[in-house]
Amino acid sequence: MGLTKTEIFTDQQNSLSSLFKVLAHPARIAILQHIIDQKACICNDLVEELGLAQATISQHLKELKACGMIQGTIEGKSVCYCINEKTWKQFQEEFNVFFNQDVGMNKCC
Amino acid sequence: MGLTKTEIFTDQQNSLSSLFKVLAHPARIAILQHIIDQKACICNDLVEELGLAQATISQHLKELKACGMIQGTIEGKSVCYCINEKTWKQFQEEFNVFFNQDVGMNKCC
DNA sequence: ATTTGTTATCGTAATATTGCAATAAAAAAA
DNA sequence: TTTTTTTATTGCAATATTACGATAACAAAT
Repeated sequence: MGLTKTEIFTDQQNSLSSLFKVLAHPARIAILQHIIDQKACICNDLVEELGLAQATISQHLKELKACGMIQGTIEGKSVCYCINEKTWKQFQEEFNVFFNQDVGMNKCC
Repeated sequence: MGLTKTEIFTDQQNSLSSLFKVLAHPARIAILQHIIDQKACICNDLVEELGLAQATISQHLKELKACGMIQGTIEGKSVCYCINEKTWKQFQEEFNVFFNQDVGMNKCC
């Protein structure tokens, strides 16, 4: 086993949990915060800033890029990464919908 | 390797990513949604509803309980689970702080 | 006291994730 | 062209997560 049974869940449940998974690692949170603070950054900045190997940072960037949370543009020999505002706000909305569900009036507890 | 280097990140980054991790599985999203819809539920309801083994459901419930997102009270031979409103709103606030960061004015892209 | 119904825990197998060294790729500089 | 700088990819090794059968634990009912 060890295989998540995605087929028994709704698309909404699968996609929402995938979004959460992208943010479920401190390095990716740190990368996002650094990009937000500096308004942009290149891979090597993060390697120095975070103290993880270049290959590791590159992998995390790839995941963040894959879900659309960041985007990169080639600038000479380096790649400038920044937040994709549109996707960011879209995700924010999805999380809000989830958290704004009415959780009051429990039958127990 | 395969060991996340939590020591190189801030407490805030580690705790935020842990929160996201709890929600990073479709079964746990489905469990929360069912509890919210029904205002409460017992483990066996979820076993039937979701089609996962009882041991699996019990494990997911344990994780949701460990982070404080749900709470359970013993009712006869079963346990009634419900949302912990206080923790729920606390988490909502943490996510909001994260997402409400100003992501505009990129230097590239 | 025994059975029944419900949940938790243990052990284990399978899959996923993380981290990094090595190396490839690609563009600017020399 | 060769070197330098920067990023991406590949190929492991280690750890974490997921799922579930078996079984324990516990309370209510018989």
